[in-house]
Order: sequence, then C-alpha cells, then structure tokens
Amino acid sequence: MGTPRTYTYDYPMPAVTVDCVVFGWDDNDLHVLLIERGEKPYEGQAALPGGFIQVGRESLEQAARRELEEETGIRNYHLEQLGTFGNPDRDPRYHVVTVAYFALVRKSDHRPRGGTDARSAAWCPLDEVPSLAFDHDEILAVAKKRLYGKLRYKPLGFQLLPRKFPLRDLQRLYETASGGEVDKRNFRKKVLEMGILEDLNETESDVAHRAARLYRFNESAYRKRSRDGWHFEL
Amino acid sequence: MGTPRTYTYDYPMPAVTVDCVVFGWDDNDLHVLLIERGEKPYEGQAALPGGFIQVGRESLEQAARRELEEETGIRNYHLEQLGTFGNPDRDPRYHVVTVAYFALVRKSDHRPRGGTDARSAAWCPLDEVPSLAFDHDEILAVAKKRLYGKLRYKPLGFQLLPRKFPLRDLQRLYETASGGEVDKRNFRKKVLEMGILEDLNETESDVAHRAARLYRFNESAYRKRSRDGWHFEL
DNA sequence: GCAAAAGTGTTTCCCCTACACCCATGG
DNA sequence: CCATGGGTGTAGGGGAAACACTTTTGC
Repeated sequence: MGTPRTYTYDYPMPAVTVDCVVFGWDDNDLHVLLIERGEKPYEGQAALPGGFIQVGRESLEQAARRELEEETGIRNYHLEQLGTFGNPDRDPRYHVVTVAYFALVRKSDHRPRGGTDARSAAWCPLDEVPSLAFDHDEILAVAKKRLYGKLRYKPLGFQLLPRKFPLRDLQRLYETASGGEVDKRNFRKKVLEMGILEDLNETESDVAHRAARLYRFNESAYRKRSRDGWHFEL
Repeated sequence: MGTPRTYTYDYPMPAVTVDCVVFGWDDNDLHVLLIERGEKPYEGQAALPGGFIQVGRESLEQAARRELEEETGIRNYHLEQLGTFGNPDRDPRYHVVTVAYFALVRKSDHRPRGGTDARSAAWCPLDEVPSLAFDHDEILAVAKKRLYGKLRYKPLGFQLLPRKFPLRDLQRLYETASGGEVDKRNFRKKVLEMGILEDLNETESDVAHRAARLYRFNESAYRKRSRDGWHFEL
C-alpha cells in the first residue's frame, strides 16, 4: 500500500461520482437494483449503486461499469448516460457532482443472489421503492421517465427480457411502460412485420396450457433496417 | 480580496466545467456560438463557451447560465442538459469532467455584437465550424444530433425563430433539420391544425412581393394540449 | 372435456402524401 | 405587367385500430 498522502489545489474542487439506475424485468414488473448504505450519510437507507470515479484513470462509463460490477457482479448489459446532478447541497458533506447512468439487465442471466452480497444489493419492484438517499428519488424518477419514453422508439425492451421470449412477455413489458392495454393481434402483427425477431421454432415449457412460441431479437437485422432509414417504433 | 489559499483533499479530484452549445437561426442556416480561446491549452483555437463551476455555490444549470452571460451577455433562452464528457485525457492538463448544455437563442433578440466582445464570441454557420479545442467537436456533434432529433417531437423550433414569424421560416427550419424538402401545403395544414399557433393578423414588411402572415407560438395552448395526452410531432 | 392462454384475418377509418393553380404585392 | 413568393383543396393509398373465434395443451 502507498503511504497516505494528500492532494492540493488552488481552487475548491467538487467530487465526482457515478450512480446507476439498473432496471430488471420479472415477468410482470419492472424492478430497480438498490443497495443499503453502509456508511455515514444516510447510513442504513436505500440508495442507488454508485461511487467515486478514479480520477485520471477511467472514463465515466468505465467508472459506472466498474462500480456496478464491484457492487453487484453483473456484466454485459445495456448502459447509457442518463444525466448529471450537481446541486451543491445534494450531498450534506460537500459538493458532489454525480453522473447518473441507466442500465438494463436480464435478471434471468444473473444468479438470484439472495441479497446476501457485500453491500447487499437487492431488486425492488418499481412501485415499492422506499425513500432513497441523497437526491436518488429524483434520479430514479428521471430514469423511469426516460425508460418509458425510449422503449417506444428504441428496441430496449429486448435488453430486459430473456434472450428467448414469447411475444406475450414483450407485450406485457410494453403495456407496463405505456400504462395502457394493447391489442394482442395488432401488437403481434406490427412486431413481427418489423422483421427483427427470429422465430426459434421452440416453445415454452412447464406451462399449464398451450405453450407459446419463442423468439429472439435479431440485432443485425435491426441494424440493417436502421441503416436503410427505417426506424423502430411501437 | 481574500488571501490566496489552497485546498487539500485525501484523494485526487477532477475539475468540473460546463460547456454550452448555443444554437441560433438566421433565416436560412443554423449557427453555433464559438469563442476564441485566449489561454494556454489550445490558445487561439475556437471552442465552445464554458468554464469552471463554482464549487459549493451553484448548480450546474446556474453555472451554465452564468458562464454564458459572462461570455456573451445573452439571457432568456431555452437551456437543457446535453450530456457529460469525462474521459481522463480530454484535457491535456488534468482530468476535467465537463457537463455540456444545449441552448437555443433567438439571434434577433440579441444585438448583433459584432464579435468584439471580451473573449470574442461569434456566430458560426453550422457547416463552417472549424476544428475545435478539446473534445468539443464531439460535443457539438452530439448536440447537433440531439437538436435535429428533438425538433421533431418538441416545439423547440419556436425558441430559435423570432417571436413573430411567417410559416415559411418555420418550414425552412424543419427542412434544415430533417435534411429534406417538405411539402408546403401539408406542412402548413399540419402545423395550423395543431392549434398551438396564434395568428397575429399582421404581415411581414419590407418584402419585394406579397407579405406573409405572421404567427406566434402559443405556449399555453401547447401546454393544455400536452396535458390532455396529445403530443407534438412534425 | 374443460380451463387457460396461444394464435390468427378482415374491415374501417383516418391521416399522410402527392399534386397545380390563383393571389397579393412591389418594382 | 411581370416577377416573386404567399396561400389554398382534393383525391387516393397505406397503415393503425377495432374486433371474435379456433387451436393447443395440461390437468
């Protein structure tokens, strides 16, 4: 270990952190990944996973991925910047500017992890989220709005569903996001006519009724159509 | 003046700046506001206006507005966060995280200011922008993309046009953003049927032919329709 | 055979598109 | 009176919306 040292500047400096809003989908509901804070400000309260960036050594996105892996072990997911929050009093200690990220993971890909992790990360249904530390309530609200808006015109839903999924599940996700019901036939027709889903000729198993056909998102088909000026919309 | 002092921390800290991409519209072209750098890194080169935040004293948006007023004198404009750029090597001196903002101003509202200002801010047509300092090229590219995209589904165009404008000018702006031609009759019909433009019963002056009718964006009508679930699209 | 969900076609209506001519004004 | 842009209506086609019944499977 290096000897403890300090860093001196001519002006006061802000701290910079990244915070991640990680969404997961569980058959019927959206969930967010929350941690329980183990340290001083807001100790014991729920918060978004995140932490300080390594100054001079990593980009913001790298920092977000690093923090997320350290705290939750997850890898391979959609990650995009959400926005930056920097009110001087958002952290009671000193001025902390946080760059919020927005992640979509397939819950099914990552072992259940019964919540018994280093800093106990746990999934929380989106409509049962408690009051969060710092301004994380606000960040979460922005993320939610962004997710719901973006699902309509970008194929983000496929980042939440398992790789193989029945159309019904996709429809459920879209109904959740739009807050309304969707006509089954029109939905299927529209989605299939996009030509971005691959029919796997497989069916669900372990269901107590007729098993549904499984599909997979065909990313290269999506990219090809996008290049040709088409754009996704649901 | 206080005596010069220094600030000491247990960890290295990044600097945080704000940079603004300010768009203006000039009858036929989009312009960006650029400054010429008067200081060391990239001295003499064009750059986006911006500067350091006042740690512990202001929010990010306040910082953006302050910098913009200091450097250009403009006030009252649409401002929104664009994104944050924090690669450790984006500034050759040390790690600087910059929060980029995106502003739309009515060029007509602000005196021409023949470029002879403190740090010489000047309008530059969007397709004649030189190579910029730092990663400002990248920031500008993101801003452009965002502007073009957002004009379609948010009434941002009215923040660029003068308060009173003929429909032709609105159409030109949309043609610029979409990169294509638009049918005059369909455009007018669609825009007027939205019910968010107020017909001023006035006409242009000083034109060498039939004078066009002037309109004004009716913000409260827009908000009312939005509340009722309608959404703007062009 | 029944409960439970999967899967499928057709018609209607509206909105977007394409398109060409007359009008007002200044010079 | 002519040049320049302002302003208007209509017909046709395509995609979204509405809507009900048959099929498969496990129990």
